[in-house]
Amino acid sequence: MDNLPVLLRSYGIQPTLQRLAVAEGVLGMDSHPSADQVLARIRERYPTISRATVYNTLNLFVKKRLLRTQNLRDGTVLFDPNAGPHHHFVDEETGEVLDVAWDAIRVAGLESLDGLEVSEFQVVMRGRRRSRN
Amino acid sequence: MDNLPVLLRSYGIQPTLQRLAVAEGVLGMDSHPSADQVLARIRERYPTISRATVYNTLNLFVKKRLLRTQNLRDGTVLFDPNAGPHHHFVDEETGEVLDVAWDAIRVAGLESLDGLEVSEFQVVMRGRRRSRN
DNA sequence: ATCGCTACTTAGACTACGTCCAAATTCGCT
DNA sequence: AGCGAATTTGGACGTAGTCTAAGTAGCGAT
Repeated sequence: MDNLPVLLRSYGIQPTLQRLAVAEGVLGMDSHPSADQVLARIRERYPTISRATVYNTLNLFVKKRLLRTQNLRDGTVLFDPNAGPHHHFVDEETGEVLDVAWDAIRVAGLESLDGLEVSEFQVVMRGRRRSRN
Repeated sequence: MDNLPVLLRSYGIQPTLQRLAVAEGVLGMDSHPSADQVLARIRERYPTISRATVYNTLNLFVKKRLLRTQNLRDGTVLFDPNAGPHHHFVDEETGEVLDVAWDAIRVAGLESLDGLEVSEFQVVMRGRRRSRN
């Protein structure tokens, strides 16, 4: 987290000032921002960065597998800084997205699907956050 | 399938000419069309129907639970005529969406999630269609 | 150091998807 | 027929995202 240039290089990404700003922004955000949320966050610190650059950079990060995209909100893509496999819970009231640990859920039966070769999967849940008591 | 007006009424939807056209279009389509795909389909038969009407009607159908929406494609909502619970498989090459029978997959562990009350869930898979042999 | 090539960034135009609005039409009811 | 409510409509609008063409910066070789 502290040495971003090294992190980027380890993913095959040439570190530039703008890319470091995007990395700093997206990795430090609470879980699952949209591109424009990332843009807004970054412009607090770097008000001159262009929208195209942020979009380009986020897409680059996805191609290089530093981020993943998730379709968990109507009509917009969310970026997921959590690279490893995990599931997702969507709060029905707020739309907020939470990670669910991979090992918390067991899924069986994927091998025996007729003509389908599954390369990845996740469980997508919707519901409400229970009030703690 | 043959008596659409009755079907719509049973979902609390006042049948109009336009709504019947939309129902006919969306229910007869191969699985998971986007709104604009539905619009294009319907205009083959009813070239004068307005885009706003198709969008309004699809949203009405969702509110009345005749259809569901699915976030399975980047940046656009897909409509799912299959009302019952099922899982989804997305072809990584084409983006095509296939239903997977609910009973084909077993999921365990949802009850014991810390602060989360799951009201619905599905497994979303990505991969390739295996060539039949 | 400077030349030249490639990579990166940028503003703004453009497209796609979806909603909103105000006017026109149709529907259901008396 | 006549009235109020529901529905439909075209077009304006908003938002998410891509594309383009030009400018800028980085880097290696001389």
